Amino acid sequence: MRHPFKSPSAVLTLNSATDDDLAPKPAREEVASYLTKLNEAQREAVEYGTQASSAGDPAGALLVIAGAGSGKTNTLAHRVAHLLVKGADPHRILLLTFSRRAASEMTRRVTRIAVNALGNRSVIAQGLTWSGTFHSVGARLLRDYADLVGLSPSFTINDREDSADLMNLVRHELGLSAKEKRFPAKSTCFAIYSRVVNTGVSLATVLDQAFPWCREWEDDLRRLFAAYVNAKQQQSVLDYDDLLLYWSHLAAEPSIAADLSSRFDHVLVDEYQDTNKLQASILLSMKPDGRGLTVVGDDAQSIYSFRGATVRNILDFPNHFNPPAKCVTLERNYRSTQPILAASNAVIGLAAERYSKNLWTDKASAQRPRLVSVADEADQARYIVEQVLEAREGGMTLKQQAVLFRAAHHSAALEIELTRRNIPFVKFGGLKFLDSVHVKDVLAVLRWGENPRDRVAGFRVLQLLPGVGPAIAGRVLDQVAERSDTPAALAAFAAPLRASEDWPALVAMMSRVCARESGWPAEFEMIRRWYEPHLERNHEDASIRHGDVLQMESIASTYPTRERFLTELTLDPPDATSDESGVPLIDEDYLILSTIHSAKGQEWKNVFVLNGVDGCIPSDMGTGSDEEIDEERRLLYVAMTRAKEDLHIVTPQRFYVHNQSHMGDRHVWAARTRFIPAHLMPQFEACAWPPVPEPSAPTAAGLAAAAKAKVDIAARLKKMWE
DNA sequence: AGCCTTCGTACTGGT
DNA sequence: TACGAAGGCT
Repeated sequence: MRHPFKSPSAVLTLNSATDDDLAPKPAREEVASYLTKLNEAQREAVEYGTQASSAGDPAGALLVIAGAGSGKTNTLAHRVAHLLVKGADPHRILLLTFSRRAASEMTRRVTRIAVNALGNRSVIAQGLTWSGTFHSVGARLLRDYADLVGLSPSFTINDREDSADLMNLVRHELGLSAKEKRFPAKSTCFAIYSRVVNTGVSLATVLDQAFPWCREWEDDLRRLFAAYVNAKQQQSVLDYDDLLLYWSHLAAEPSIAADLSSRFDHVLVDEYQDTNKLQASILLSMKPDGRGLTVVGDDAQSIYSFRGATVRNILDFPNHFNPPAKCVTLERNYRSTQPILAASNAVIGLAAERYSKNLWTDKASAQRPRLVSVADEADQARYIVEQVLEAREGGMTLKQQAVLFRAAHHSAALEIELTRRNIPFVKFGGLKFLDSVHVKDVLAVLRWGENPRDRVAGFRVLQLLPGVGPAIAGRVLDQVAERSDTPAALAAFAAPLRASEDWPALVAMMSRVCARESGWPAEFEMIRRWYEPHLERNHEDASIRHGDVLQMESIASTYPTRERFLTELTLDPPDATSDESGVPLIDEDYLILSTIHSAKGQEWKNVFVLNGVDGCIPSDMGTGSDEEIDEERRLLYVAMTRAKEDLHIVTPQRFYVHNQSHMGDRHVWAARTRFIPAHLMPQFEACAWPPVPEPSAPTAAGLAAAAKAKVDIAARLKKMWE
């Protein structure tokens, strides 16, 4: 199914083709060169609605069901580029992707394709200005419309921790902390609140379905949430959910909705299977008739229901419109070999819900995915190290290999082994840079300067001083709230004796921050110098933490303003963690470690899946209902379909569990994941590692194995000095 | 009132 | 394990 490669003249043909409304679809020979590499279905998705009508009159909604490895991003990038070629205005295209990383990848590809086609960089020189996550786009739109809805345009955004802290403050104020029976933890309260907002389901139902142990607190929780919303409004802070919630209310308000939706001719959404009801409602209010709306996704890869995502969004999408949305399905996989794909299809085939497609590929291979049985997690780590090094010796870089796991802590043993063997790695997912206290401290100073009403930020900053605890901090904040001039209020406060020495420096620093005296990013350095002595005093490992603050300072210098830095860092924090070993330089080779969730959209030649056992995949947290189990199954499917050439699913027979709710620490004997039952075994090559030695007297094979072992040791001794 | 120690409990995934 | 709440000492 190869298309002839086209000469540059085809581009000219394309430009005049728009006049030819009545002409049949251009014959293959006349197709623009950038379209010839696409297969039939991809091209249909790219060209849909761009032939007949003019640019200002977009066609009805389009749904692209794109299987794993079917060229989804490429197709979406081509569609955007094609719209530009057809005359669409890049500033009037809204491109919603899952992460900012995906957004910049998309922008890069669109630019390349469009420049190729148009041969003229200037048209898209300023690029796609409206491209990002729902949350980041929501934040930008809200700053534009803030005045109209009584919101301060300098609102700050709380991340999950900040939101939980605020929930905690409110909880204390309501006296909910002093109950005989313990009230749910702050993070649990926030999780409940967030789920109600994102799913649009009643509190009672959410409690029944997801938090049954909090059922008895329903009335108190409702009071708490009301007070929490009130506190946010008084302080001009928004949490993640508010970015969507305010946006959806803006879009539902007729006087604003018209203006809002007329800003964009085309709205394109990637990873639509991972959007929630609130996000779907935003899209429907922005484009009620579906014209100009394109969504792309894969129902078999829906893995974010814990965040309120619902696979119904993608399944029900076509029938929201009249006539129903056009559907295009991409079933050809360009990523994996046939045996990997066959095994993945078999795994997903056991799901209760039928999926709308079956992937195929013509990449043949004799190597089935390996299902490797090892004794325990230590052997699992050794097996992976051995295999990774072997592949590298065969010419595969570390970066072309990845280790995937269900939960961030599953890689602990492996990380130790990698460090011991001096193999550089970068880990994605799990604990973020922003979760460390010192980073949050510095950010709190910036946030408090940006928005003096932000109590969580002020609370945190004040308690950095020795001698200041919650009570004094609260009193200071009350005084600050009464005055419009924060530095004056701070200066006027009679500081307690123990804090008197540090008080003037705080006042001076905050005055400069509030007055924007230093300018950006010089302000960051000024704050860092103020913070350094407190860091020294409060932390044993101050020097490591100091390194993080310096790293943050260099990140800060790449943002034009304090507000942009704060907003974008909150909405899209750097995802790799730095530990004591330090982050490898960008041009170095390193192995990828990633949670399966963070591996979305990625691919590697060689993929290892850790802990392919029940209790890990599926996680024993996620076995409550059939829907949860199916989501865990899709998770394994996502992990498997990341592999291009080799796939290893490792199953330790025994592993260590930390503090399960009732039984404490213990070793457990694990069974192979239920998602690969016996009748799927023919899809895999089952093996044990290390290979079992011959038990009886030397045989020819045994001697051969022994000879091989000798060679192995020699090789390992040499390897010590590499 | 702050600060330190001890004790109990929760625990996945990420914008 | 690791974080938060509660209690006792300064």
